[in-house]
Amino acid sequence: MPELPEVEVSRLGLLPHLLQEPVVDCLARRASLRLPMPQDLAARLRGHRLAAIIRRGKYLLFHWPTANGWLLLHLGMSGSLRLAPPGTPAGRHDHFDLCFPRAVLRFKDPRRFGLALWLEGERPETHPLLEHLGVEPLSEAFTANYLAALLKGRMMPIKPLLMNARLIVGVGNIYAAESLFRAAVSPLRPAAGLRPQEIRKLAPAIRETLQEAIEAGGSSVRDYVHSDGGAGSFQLRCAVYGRAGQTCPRCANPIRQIRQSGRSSFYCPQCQK
DNA sequence: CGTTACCCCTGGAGGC
DNA sequence: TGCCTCCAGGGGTAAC
Repeated sequence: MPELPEVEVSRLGLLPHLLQEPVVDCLARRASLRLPMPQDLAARLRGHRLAAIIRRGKYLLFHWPTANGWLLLHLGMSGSLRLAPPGTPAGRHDHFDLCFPRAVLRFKDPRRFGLALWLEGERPETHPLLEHLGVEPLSEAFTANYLAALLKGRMMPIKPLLMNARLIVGVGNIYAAESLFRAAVSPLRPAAGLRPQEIRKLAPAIRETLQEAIEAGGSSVRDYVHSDGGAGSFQLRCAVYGRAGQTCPRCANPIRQIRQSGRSSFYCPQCQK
């Protein structure tokens, strides 16, 4: 569910409410999600003020320098964060609460593919889950030349390659499809076969697709909820994702759905070569 | 090393 | 209404 834009929108939504607020309590309602959840965070964090929330790929990192560590969250396929008034009863899939004086940060994740981990120390980027992550597509480092270097020698189709977090972070199934449509490149093309001109088009297409989704407040197909509890924005309409059989917004021919690396891909065979 | 298959889990949609 | 099958935004690991 959440790709980079949704995670970033959650982060931006939480910041003004939680920054510099002291932790009042912390509650893990189950032993583990994808990995065991920290059960001792209340004792560790109580009274400490949240100093920062940063994003790396689809991960969120909450920093408490005075407690010498970071809380690492990943929303998996179905995770969401919201702020609720203190005392709000928890639902069936509300697995984790971080309580502040005026709000409870609540982590809901029906499928439980997400995770919450405590990372001790000052260098979370050295954690095994983070140390092999690829380039941030919204950073200045992500240029057409950099993308060209990533594609070099790789026979894998371009679409699953874009979703490989060891190469580029944050691009999931929706935004890989939408970026390729914007760049007019077929998801089936072997990565190494893209021409320089196409790579020069694809790199900004990825950046713009993600940036516009962030500005639209994150897209939502099914159950995304804004971090402030409001309904997820549907402002960003997909051109191809989830639109099998419907008309291409550019040429009006039908959108085709195929399967790549176990995931659905959507594209316009007319516009994307 | 590159690439694929499978697994974790719940819930919604659609067929019968 | 119920029961069944399939599908879903992620990503780690094992296997080829």
